[in-house]
Amino acid sequence: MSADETGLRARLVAVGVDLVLREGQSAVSLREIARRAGVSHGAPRRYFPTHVDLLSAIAREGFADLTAQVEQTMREVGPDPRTRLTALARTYLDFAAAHRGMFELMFRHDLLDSGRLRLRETSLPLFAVVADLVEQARRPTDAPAAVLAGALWANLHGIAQLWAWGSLPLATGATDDDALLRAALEAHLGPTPT
Amino acid sequence: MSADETGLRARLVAVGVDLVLREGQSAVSLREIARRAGVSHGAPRRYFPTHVDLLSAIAREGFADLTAQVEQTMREVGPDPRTRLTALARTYLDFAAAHRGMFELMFRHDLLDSGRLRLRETSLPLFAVVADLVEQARRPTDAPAAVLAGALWANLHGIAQLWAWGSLPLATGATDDDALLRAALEAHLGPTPT
DNA sequence: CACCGAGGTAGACAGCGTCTACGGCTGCCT
DNA sequence: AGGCAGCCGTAGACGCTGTCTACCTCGGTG
Repeated sequence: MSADETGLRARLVAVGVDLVLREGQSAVSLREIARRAGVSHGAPRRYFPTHVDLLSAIAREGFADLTAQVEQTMREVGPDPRTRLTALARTYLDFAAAHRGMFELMFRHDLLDSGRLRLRETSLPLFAVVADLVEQARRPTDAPAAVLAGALWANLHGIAQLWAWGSLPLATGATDDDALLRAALEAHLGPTPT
Repeated sequence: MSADETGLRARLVAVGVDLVLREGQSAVSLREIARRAGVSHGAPRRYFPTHVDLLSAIAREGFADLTAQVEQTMREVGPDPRTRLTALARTYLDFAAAHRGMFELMFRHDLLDSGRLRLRETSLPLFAVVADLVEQARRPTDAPAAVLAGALWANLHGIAQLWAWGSLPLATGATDDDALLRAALEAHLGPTPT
């Protein structure tokens, strides 16, 4: 009757997502998920032949969540590309901070099946949004849009990463990532208009 | 007689470094290192009570190597801060590419004892060098030096990270990270003087 | 000479991912 | 209605891991 009466496959992923959000990537073992799902340790194997397969499914859920949040943000914010990029960046950083375990998992390519699975296809649209906005916000003297977008994306990701594990405040003395984010945006897109 | 006749402690670290360089972070188990060092699986425990302790010692070696390479570069390059920063960045990216497994380990804070050990103290001087150079290269209108340096560092790290696992070429179509690096430097430090 | 402690050995334990043989249930076909 | 096949989950085994503990074996000192 309840929602988790649906197939074991979905239940396993749901339990895994919950687990990674709550306790971090290292807690997400096949056996632990099986335990919390109330099935035997061998049960997941029918749907996820290897650990990697299950982790990938969980990470995909994370990408879907992130994408959804970005889309939500894009719906709420005005048409100016610069403003939209700022809002997108904020959303990205907020996601990393709020779902640290999931964020970590999402970019642990050694744990994920980034090859044959549709994982990269799940993160690419997100980059496409950035690239598109960058294209619009780009100044004539800037690097090509693809390069500029890549650099900005890398900057964003680096901030999220370093921030997540507390390296940055220690080095910069900053108490929040906002200054860094603004600096990055201004660096790549030029000074804020006004 | 040979160098590895010295204490087991040093030999274990050396074997670990070799192993992580050769086979990546996931291959570095206590037992495997012990095996390759020709001792029983319990032997490392005398010097490294836990796995984390050994991994931290290995990562510290990695930081020392990176620092040494950066210092070497700093010795070879001219006095212009902008040029020095560019060279430093190149060295950083080259290190990440050439020692991927080690680079990965160095920033796996979940595997490392980033707290009580001297690990962070090992990476901080490096940031200090960046901060110093940024201070010199900084334009008046730029963000405060600490923030600017943090943003640039994050950008550099993000490029290294994304590049290392092949996310960037796929998204940007770039065939090397040079364009990205140049874009990042120009973004944070202004257009190249001629 | 006896001793003692540093340093390495070896066995045990629980946990992990993976593999395989097995059981029960469902639904279809004759 | 009877029998059979296939899906789905169980349960035990294997080899691996990190950690703990009891032991043994030296070399140097009292």
